[in-house]
Order: sequence, then C-alpha cells, then structure tokens
Amino acid sequence: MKRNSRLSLALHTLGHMAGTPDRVRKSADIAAHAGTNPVVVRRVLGSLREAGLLLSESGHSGGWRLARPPEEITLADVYIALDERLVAQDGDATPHDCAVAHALHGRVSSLMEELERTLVRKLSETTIVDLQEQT
Amino acid sequence: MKRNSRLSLALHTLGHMAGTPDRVRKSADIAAHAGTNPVVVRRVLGSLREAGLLLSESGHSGGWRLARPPEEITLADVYIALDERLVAQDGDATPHDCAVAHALHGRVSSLMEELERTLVRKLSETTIVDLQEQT
DNA sequence: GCTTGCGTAACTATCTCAGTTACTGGAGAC
DNA sequence: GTCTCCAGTAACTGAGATAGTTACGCAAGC
Repeated sequence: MKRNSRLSLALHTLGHMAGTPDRVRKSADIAAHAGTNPVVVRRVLGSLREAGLLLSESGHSGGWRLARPPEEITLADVYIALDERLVAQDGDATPHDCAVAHALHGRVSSLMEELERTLVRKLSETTIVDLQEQT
Repeated sequence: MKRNSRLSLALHTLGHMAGTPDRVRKSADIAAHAGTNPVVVRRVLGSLREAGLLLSESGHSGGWRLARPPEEITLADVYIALDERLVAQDGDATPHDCAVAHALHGRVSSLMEELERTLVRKLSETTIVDLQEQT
C-alpha cells in the first residue's frame, strides 16, 4: 500500500460493511482483502471504534462490525475520526518578524482552512451506503 | 525548515522581490533570511526560472531578480511552477476489481480534483504584490 | 587569473508511515 | 479448566520523501 492508505482502507472496509451490516469481520480477512496487514487494520479501525463508528469483540466469533446504521455514517465522520488532513496546512508557523511572511501566512493558511472546511462539508454529503452504487 | 517549505520559501522570496523589483539578490542572502541553505534556494528558485518567473545571473553582481512585473505574477503561477499538490490526490489507483473500491475512488478523486482546481483559482486571484500589505 | 555567484551532482540526516513481529488478555468452544 | 481464536499494543524495520550539506564546475566581472 502507499500513501494516504489509512483513509482508503477505512472507507473501503466500511463500504463493504455497509453492504452486509450484520456480518462480523476479522481483521485478518479485512487485511487480506485490502492487501495489507491485520495489525494495520486494527490500528486504523481502532480509531474508528474510538470515534464510535465501529465495535470490536475478542474471542471466537469476534471481529468488527458497525456501531450504528450505515446510512448514519458519512465519509466526513471517517475522515474526522482518522484525523486526516488531505488539505495541507501552512506549516510555516515560525514566528518570523517579517511582514511578508506574515501576510503570506495569513493569506495561505486562511485559504487552506477554507478548503478543508469545504472538503469536510462535501464528504458529509455521502454516506458509506452510497459506496455500493456505481457513480 | 519543515514540510511544504518549498512553496513557502518561493512565495516569501518573491514577496520581497515584489517590494524592490530592481534589486538583485544572491542565493546566500535569500537563504540567510529564510533560515535555510543557498543550494536549497537555488533549487527552488531554479524551478521558477524554468517557468519564466525569475532570471538568474552568474558572477560579480549576479543573483536573482523577477523576469516580469510583480503585478503579473500570481501565487498560482508559483504554485504551478513548483508542481506542488497541497491537496492530496487519491493515491489508490490500484486496479482493484472491487465495486466498492471503484465507487470510492471515483467519488473521492473527483472531489479532490475539484478542490485542487478551486485552490489554483483562488491562488490566481492574488499577486505577489499583495504580499506586501497586511490582510 | 582571481573572486564571486549560479548549476548540479552526490551524499547525509530526518521524518513519516506502512509493514512486521511478538506478546498480552479476553471470550467462547470443548 | 484449558485450548483456540481474535483484538490490543508495543517495539522494531524498511521504504520513500525531502531538506540540508559538501564539493566541484562554469560563467561573468574586476
């Protein structure tokens, strides 16, 4: 897998779960389907559990399942749960006593924040159920 | 310096150049002001020269200066010249014969591309002259 | 021809992040 | 009770990206 795979892995898995919400899935099976490692799956899905999107259980017949109806889980929920930033933030927060640096930081960072808000808003318009259908 | 510093370095430098367009600057001076290395400066500004935004000269009284009036250089020009992607692209281009992966990729990547276009459009509304003034 | 500054290659140092190994502990099967 | 299955987690490894650094060549003035 490559970069930004956490969000892809999470959404891909939830997309499948939305199709058969009652089925309990093991991290090993999820990993095999996604071409990655069970530990990676547990790490990523663990974040979603902390956010209240998933439930996990140990032992025989244990595994992962949705914590609430799939139509109540949006892509934004997942994005936020993973604390992703697909829009780069202006990292130049160095306290530079330079007017140009200030003006630059102000303009760029406010622009990036606006884009970030737009992204979340757009993501919230799609639920994981929508991932079943072809666009 | 930290991440995404190439764009910051470029814009910061051009912002100063917009203030005194006739002054020729050495990469060593620029590097000192930006807290980085002359070679890094030459690398970044070299991309801007290739894009026709800057001119550079060797030897005594050599250095860097704008290739055209500062009011004709927008932040988008710089962004594009550096081939930056502040909006992440959906890297999951793996040909997965999985309907969910397909639906996911389609929705997310089109969203990201739209954001990218919005970013460039917004950046093109600001010239490096505007970096002089406080917002 | 000496100095100055860019151009560039090559190497190093960090940083991030996925992948991996190994172990713990809980929950059901038997 | 214990055995097996599976999640939880810590710790390490490896790959990739990128800034920083060193070194050297070349061009332009003095």
